[in-house]
Amino acid sequence: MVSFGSRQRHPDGERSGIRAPKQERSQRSFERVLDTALELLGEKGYTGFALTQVSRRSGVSIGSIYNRVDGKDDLLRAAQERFHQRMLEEHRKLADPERWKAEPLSRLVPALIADLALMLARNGRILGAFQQRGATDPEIATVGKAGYTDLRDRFTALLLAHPDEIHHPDPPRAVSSCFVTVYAALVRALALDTSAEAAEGSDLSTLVEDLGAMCLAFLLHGAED
Amino acid sequence: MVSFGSRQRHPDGERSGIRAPKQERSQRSFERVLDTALELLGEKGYTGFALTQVSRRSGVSIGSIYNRVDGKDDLLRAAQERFHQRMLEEHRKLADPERWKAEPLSRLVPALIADLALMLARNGRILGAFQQRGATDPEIATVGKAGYTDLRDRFTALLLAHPDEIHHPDPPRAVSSCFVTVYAALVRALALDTSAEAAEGSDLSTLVEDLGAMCLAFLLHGAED
Amino acid sequence: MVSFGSRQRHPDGERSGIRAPKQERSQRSFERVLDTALELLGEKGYTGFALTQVSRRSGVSIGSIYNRVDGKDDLLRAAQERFHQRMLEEHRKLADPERWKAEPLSRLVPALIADLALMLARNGRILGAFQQRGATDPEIATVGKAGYTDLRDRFTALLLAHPDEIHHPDPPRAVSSCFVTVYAALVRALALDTSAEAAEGSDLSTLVEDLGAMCLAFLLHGAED
Amino acid sequence: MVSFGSRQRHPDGERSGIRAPKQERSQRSFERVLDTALELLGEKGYTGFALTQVSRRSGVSIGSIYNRVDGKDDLLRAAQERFHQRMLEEHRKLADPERWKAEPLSRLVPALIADLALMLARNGRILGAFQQRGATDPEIATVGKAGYTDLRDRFTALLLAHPDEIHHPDPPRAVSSCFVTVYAALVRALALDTSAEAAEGSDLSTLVEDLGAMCLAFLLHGAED
DNA sequence: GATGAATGAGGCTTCATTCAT
DNA sequence: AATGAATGAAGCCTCATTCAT
Repeated sequence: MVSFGSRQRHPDGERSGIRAPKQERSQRSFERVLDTALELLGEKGYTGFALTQVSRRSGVSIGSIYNRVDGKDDLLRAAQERFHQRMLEEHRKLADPERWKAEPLSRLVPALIADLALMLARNGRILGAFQQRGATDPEIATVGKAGYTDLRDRFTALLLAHPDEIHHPDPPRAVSSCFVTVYAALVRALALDTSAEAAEGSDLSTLVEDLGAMCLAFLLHGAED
Repeated sequence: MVSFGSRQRHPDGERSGIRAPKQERSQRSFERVLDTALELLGEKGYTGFALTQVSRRSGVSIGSIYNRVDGKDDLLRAAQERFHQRMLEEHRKLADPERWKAEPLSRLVPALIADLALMLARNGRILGAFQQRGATDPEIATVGKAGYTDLRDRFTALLLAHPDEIHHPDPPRAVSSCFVTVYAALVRALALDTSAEAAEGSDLSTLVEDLGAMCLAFLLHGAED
Repeated sequence: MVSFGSRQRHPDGERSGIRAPKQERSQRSFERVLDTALELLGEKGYTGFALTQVSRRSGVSIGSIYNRVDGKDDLLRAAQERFHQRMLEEHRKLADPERWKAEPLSRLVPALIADLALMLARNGRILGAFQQRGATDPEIATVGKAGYTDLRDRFTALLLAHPDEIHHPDPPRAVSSCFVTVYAALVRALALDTSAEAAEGSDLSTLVEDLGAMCLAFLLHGAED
Repeated sequence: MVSFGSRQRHPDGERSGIRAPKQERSQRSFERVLDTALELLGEKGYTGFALTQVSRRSGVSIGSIYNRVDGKDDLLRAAQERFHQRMLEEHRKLADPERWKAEPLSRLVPALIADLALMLARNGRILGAFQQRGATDPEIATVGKAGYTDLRDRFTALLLAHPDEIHHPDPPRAVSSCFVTVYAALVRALALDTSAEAAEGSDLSTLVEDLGAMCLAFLLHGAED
């Protein structure tokens, strides 16, 4: 398990990011805090995320939260770490080589994209909140990027397992560009879906389909003209 | 050209959107306010956008701002309108048919995408801020969507002017999906660029190139497998 | 006609209460201001009475208002004077001796009270606003009292015109107490009528009836026992 | 005795009326807040009642006030409840049956009115402030009415304990009208007393005397003629 | 350690008043 | 004179953070 300690900036103890939770009970109540924080982020986004709410909803006093964490920003970072662990697990399941190994690219790609869309639909709000915060807080940005990179690497690995089907001259790069594009398109579509902007006929399923086709066309036919 | 007046919903008085600035000096100072607002949105996103900041930085008193606008939300909408007009102009220049008419798809697509990237690099932060706000304020969302739609329509029109080069069975849909995807990928890449997350070798120019190739592959070879 | 000049505290001109309106047109527009002020007081009471509203609704600029008047308080005083004149007229009509001379006390008293109730129903909100303000502004209080006194004197004169029916040992005092009491009871009942508190069966007409009976009993049977 | 807790509408948390002050010190400082609020209401009426003033004068920070109360209106309601309890106590003392049982109507009525005048002199300003606010805030109106009703019921009960002395055909109604009238007349006279308007010889004691006589005449001689 | 009351900076808004045009 | 834009004091409210218990 990845330890929280990785966030501590002053290993000597004084003013480190998170104080180690010494007792069982306190350990659990702090986890409740982190879960509540993620819940709130998912419901209201970064704006509207307030410590008082976290305290009230988690049933843990503000003082106790401050005993574990250096303030709002730091709580956010701690919550992100918890979230990050969960996402790594999601990535593992999503991109499990066992699960996909039998599929040819033409089936793998669309199916993978569809699954990715589902996963993003589940976690998009929270990801969005962290990304928003990442614009200001570099630590958040770093962890966010690490999650993104992890997913990208798993995704590309799956595709690169079919080298003979890929006619693009630079498979790693092509596969990476596919991921970047698909991910961005899905995140945006899902975000708009949530907001009022949606409506229209900007069907998510149409997009998912076309993303698959686009990637396949790119991989199978390369960048020839 | 759409005038500011279009936002006034109750021209009879009492609580209209923007009050018309009758005097020239005032006209200019309110423009300074709007520009400052856009500046702040570009720098700090919607969070961190505060009337007090706008007032301080623009040198216009809070009271004066309230003489023109009904509050924070309304100021945002007014700023968005100004921005929207600018964007329409940018769109016109970017997708001017004259400029592109001689080009075959294979040169049009990459070049257009590159130009789009430049334009988004200039305006992405502000667009992001409005999009974030649009999640809550439907008026913002509507105008935001109008800008997006305008750009999409111009982009797709340019591509659809080459029907014989497009082998995809449903050209309008294909072309639209290309736009959706390219736009999302660029916005995301630029947003991350700005944030600390960037660095790495996640070359923007590589992405631009691949987006072009991907779209071409999709349009030229259709969705065959 | 009572002139506005009576309010001027510095007869030399400088900073007098109201500046004389020299021109026809300006005269009329200032009257519009005063009427608007009274309208607003009637609608929203003293709280919620704002110069900006008066300006907007009357169509006279804030600057022009300030040319005639020293500020909000002073505008209120000017409006009160206009209102005061109107009330004097109302009093004259209400307590016109011609109108009531044929009536015996037993019919005069109830009918007069009923008419008084009607008049207060028409003007109560504005009277209330001035009374509220009078708690702070002595000039307002003085004029308010003058109006009250005028009405009282007319009311009592009517009753005292029937000396032989009044058995109370001190008719002027008795008649005055009747007025004080009736006026207070009506004002209060009407005010509560307006507010949410009303409801119940605290019938206004019952009260009017009983006030009449009470006064009659008091006047006819004196303070014997 | 009715406890403060009766105002809490959502005991489950989120946005209840008053948050229970768990610690003793805090309990006391919140009481200081409420007393200061009543003080200010008594001095300046509802207009001029400002949270900033309450905070400054009570020495309790704005934030602390907000820890107990949901805002200005809610503070007012809390203060009213405190005041209401005090008034109920006053009513009990004023209209204690033990105290008055030996008196015939002819002594009871004037003495009761005189005592009522004293009580209103102590509390009139505050009552007036709440009544003003009650025009807008129904909760304030309800509690205000409850206090009024309590007093009326005690007052009328005392008088109705002398049925054989009352010759009015409808004793309950007559007695109620007496109360309504006396209360209104006293409140008004006291309010004017406070304001600058007073002066003159509008003797309060004269009024008190005549109110007594008036009621007696009404009750003893009924609405004959 | 845990608690939650207390604090106050900072944001939004209203409105009386001033003053350049 | 008339206009109405500009100003800023003053009020309300939120929420991160501190600290006595």
